[in-house]
Amino acid sequence: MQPKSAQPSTTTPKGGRWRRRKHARPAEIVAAALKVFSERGFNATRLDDVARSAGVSKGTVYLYFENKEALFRAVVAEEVLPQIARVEKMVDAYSGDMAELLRQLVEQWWETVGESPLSGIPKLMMAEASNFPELARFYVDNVVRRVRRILVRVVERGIDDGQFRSCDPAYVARALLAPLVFSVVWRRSLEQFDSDPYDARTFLHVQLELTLHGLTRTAATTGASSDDGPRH
Amino acid sequence: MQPKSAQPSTTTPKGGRWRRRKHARPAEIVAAALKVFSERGFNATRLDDVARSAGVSKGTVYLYFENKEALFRAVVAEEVLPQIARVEKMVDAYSGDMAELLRQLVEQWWETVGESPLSGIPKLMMAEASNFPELARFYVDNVVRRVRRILVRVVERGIDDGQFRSCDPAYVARALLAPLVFSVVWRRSLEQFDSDPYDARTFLHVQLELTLHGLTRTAATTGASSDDGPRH
Amino acid sequence: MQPKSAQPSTTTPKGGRWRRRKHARPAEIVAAALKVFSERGFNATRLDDVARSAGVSKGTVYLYFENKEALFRAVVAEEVLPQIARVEKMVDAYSGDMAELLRQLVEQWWETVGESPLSGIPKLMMAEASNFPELARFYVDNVVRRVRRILVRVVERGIDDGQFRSCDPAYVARALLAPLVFSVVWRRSLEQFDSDPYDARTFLHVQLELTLHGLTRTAATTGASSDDGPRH
Amino acid sequence: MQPKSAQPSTTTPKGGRWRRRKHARPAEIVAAALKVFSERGFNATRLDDVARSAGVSKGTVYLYFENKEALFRAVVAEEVLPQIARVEKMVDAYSGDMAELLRQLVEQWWETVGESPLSGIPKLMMAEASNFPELARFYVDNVVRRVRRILVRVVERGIDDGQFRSCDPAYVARALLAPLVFSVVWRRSLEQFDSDPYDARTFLHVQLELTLHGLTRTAATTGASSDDGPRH
DNA sequence: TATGAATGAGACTTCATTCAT
DNA sequence: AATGAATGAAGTCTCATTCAT
Repeated sequence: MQPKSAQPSTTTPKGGRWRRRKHARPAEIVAAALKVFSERGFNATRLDDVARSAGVSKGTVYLYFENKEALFRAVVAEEVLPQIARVEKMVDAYSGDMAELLRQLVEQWWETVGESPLSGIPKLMMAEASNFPELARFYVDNVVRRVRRILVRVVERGIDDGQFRSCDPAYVARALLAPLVFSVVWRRSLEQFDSDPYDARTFLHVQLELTLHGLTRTAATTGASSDDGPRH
Repeated sequence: MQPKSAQPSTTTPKGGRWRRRKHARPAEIVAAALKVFSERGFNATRLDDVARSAGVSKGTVYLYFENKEALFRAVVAEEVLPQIARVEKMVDAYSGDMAELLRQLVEQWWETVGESPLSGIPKLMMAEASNFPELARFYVDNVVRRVRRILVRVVERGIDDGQFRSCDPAYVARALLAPLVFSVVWRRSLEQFDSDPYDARTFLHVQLELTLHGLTRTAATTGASSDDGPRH
Repeated sequence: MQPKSAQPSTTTPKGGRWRRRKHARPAEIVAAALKVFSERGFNATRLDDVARSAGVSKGTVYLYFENKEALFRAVVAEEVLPQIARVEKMVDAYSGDMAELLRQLVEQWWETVGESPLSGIPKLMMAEASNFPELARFYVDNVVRRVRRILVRVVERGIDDGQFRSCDPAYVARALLAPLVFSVVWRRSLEQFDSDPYDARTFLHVQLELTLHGLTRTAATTGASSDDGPRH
Repeated sequence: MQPKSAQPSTTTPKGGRWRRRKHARPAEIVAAALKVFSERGFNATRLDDVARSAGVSKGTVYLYFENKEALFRAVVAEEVLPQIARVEKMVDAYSGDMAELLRQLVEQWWETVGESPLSGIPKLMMAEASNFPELARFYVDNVVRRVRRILVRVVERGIDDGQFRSCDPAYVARALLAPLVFSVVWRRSLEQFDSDPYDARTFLHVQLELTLHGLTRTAATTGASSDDGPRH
């Protein structure tokens, strides 16, 4: 799907009727929709804007997507799932220091999600979850929990290796994931209105190092660990 | 929350007879609006629902608020600002262990924000920021940065006390704040679609203890600390 | 409902916002809708035209009717059912010559239906039946079959009296009803394009007298009657 | 039906190579259109469905018909006119009992119209007359009145033969035609929602026999006949 | 001759906002 | 102060029609 959009001009701006691009169209529209949806949210997004941004007319959108909601679903499904699969594979294949793996994952996160239009999706899902329960459920099951499972595995491996101290991997995984999510939501929402100096990568690394520090087994580490597990 | 409406009442344009009724109205509407806005988002919120939920007619809302956006602004300003002031005072008055203070703040956060309708506001602001730049700016300046400043102060005091090791307080403050924000956004969005067991308080404490662990000065802690500072 | 529309002015034409007429409105809109629907059919009817014709704005229609289809249903239900009940009562109360009763019914039909906007409804139902199966079923059960039952009774009484000769009342009732329906459908459709001289009343009476003639028991009438019953 | 398209083909604007294909197309499309139009009505008919049903693409329809309305006109003209001509010829050639001729015409009507897609056309014309005045006029002049004239002639011949008693042939012709039209309109509209037992042929014959009975000259027939003539 | 992707006018419907009462 | 009937701008979606291929 992506290859087609590599053709001459992704967005042919000007009235008229140009060469058919049946195959490229859906992907182009989804990409445009991702951009507009994540800037404005579902409701505030005008189909007209998506269409214009994709270089087609309003009617064309309806040629490929049943309605606005279906387009929204397509954005989430088609843009995100491949990324998840990629990360799963990468983590499975990795052998080595788990702390280092986490550092790499953070770095990758920012490169492939944080700085790409993909960062709009978590923001979007959180903003619209209650308006699209079906989609929310799908997203939680196929994205959030899958990512969580990856991180749980990493933490468990770290514990098994003796690198991390004993803890509840489920909550530690959440503690690792939360800042990642937060960073993109922040970037897509209030960051631009904040005059304090801020660098997302720095933030992510400070967060990670603090957490890793708290997680790493040291000679001195014994007493506090018992606090970390959840009570319930 | 109601006491605030006993103030000169910024939003009540006309004088009136029946004190109680008169003064209660705007606050009642704002409270109802908070509930509905945070459940459905700005766009999906119908003024009719807000009115009904406040027990008044739609026309009455316009008696006190210029339009939907003004109501939205009022919700943010009137529900949040007093909370911030309260926390500022409390932190200023506190003397003692900073780690302990942070634990208390987390606990309070969940009690007064996480479990109250107030939790809708951060969610709302993140979802709607780009649709309401003015409001976003106001929120960042009068809420986010003020809270951040409180946390920066706490971290600085911890460093001064020798309890925390040397670090960049600005990023550590962000690292402390992010999970708080994330927890309420999560609660208001995808949490209900997640079947994995989860307890927000546990999550917040695990997060905090990991961070405190990474932050606390120990005999063994020397090398890693140099990594924590931001490069930029 | 009708009484309200007898107020000062049924259609207040001119922009602005006039005195509330909550009670009259629905009936006014239904009346306007009947007119437009029966002229143009359901699909070709523009809600705008109905609204304008009722002297209100488009939005007002939606204040009283959920959507176009609900308005359509209201037109059928509210305009027709009372008429049916009226006729049932009248026929039950009648005692006397059945042929004469039929002549009266034909006369009444033309006066209260044929020459009134009500004549649009049979036309409408026949045109739109397949697009509104629910409504069609309702109409058949609550209008058509009820009317048929009335006529069946009349025919049966005529046979019992010895005035009519033996026949299948069900089909004779249909034979009596068909021209009534046809006359209004014709009037609402092709009649205006027909240059041949035509008077509906005359048509109905010729039809009726021919049928009555065929139906009436005479000395000479014996042989043919056996053909009239349905085979199946 | 197809033979007609072997005519000069009024609707084929351009010359072509492949005889059969070429000449068959318009007729195939018209036949498909008849089916869809009479099932759904003019407005609810999608050109896409007509095209698919004819086994061609939407664009192809526009090759042969200027627009939707032109297609509608073609359906009426090409499917109906030949039938009229056929009946005219048949009646002209007939010599014998007029009552018997009418019985044959009724039988033929049901076979060639009632049970074929052609039955959709009267229904269609009545439903859409006011939306297509031109077409309505054409239909009345070229179909309705022509059929009426045939029936007038039959009645007149019956009177001349001394078989029918004296009457106004114009109205009697209408009395004979109305049930025919009604029967197909009914079949295409409300019949399927009616649970009462019904057989169209029976209905038509009962109608006809009643009318013939009223029309036939008998020894006893003298008094009532004076009522049957139209006054105007 | 035939296709079907693309268009855009136009319809229904919603709902913030107004204002006579 | 309060109401709620009425409005109309604006948005989603449909589908007849066009035209490059």
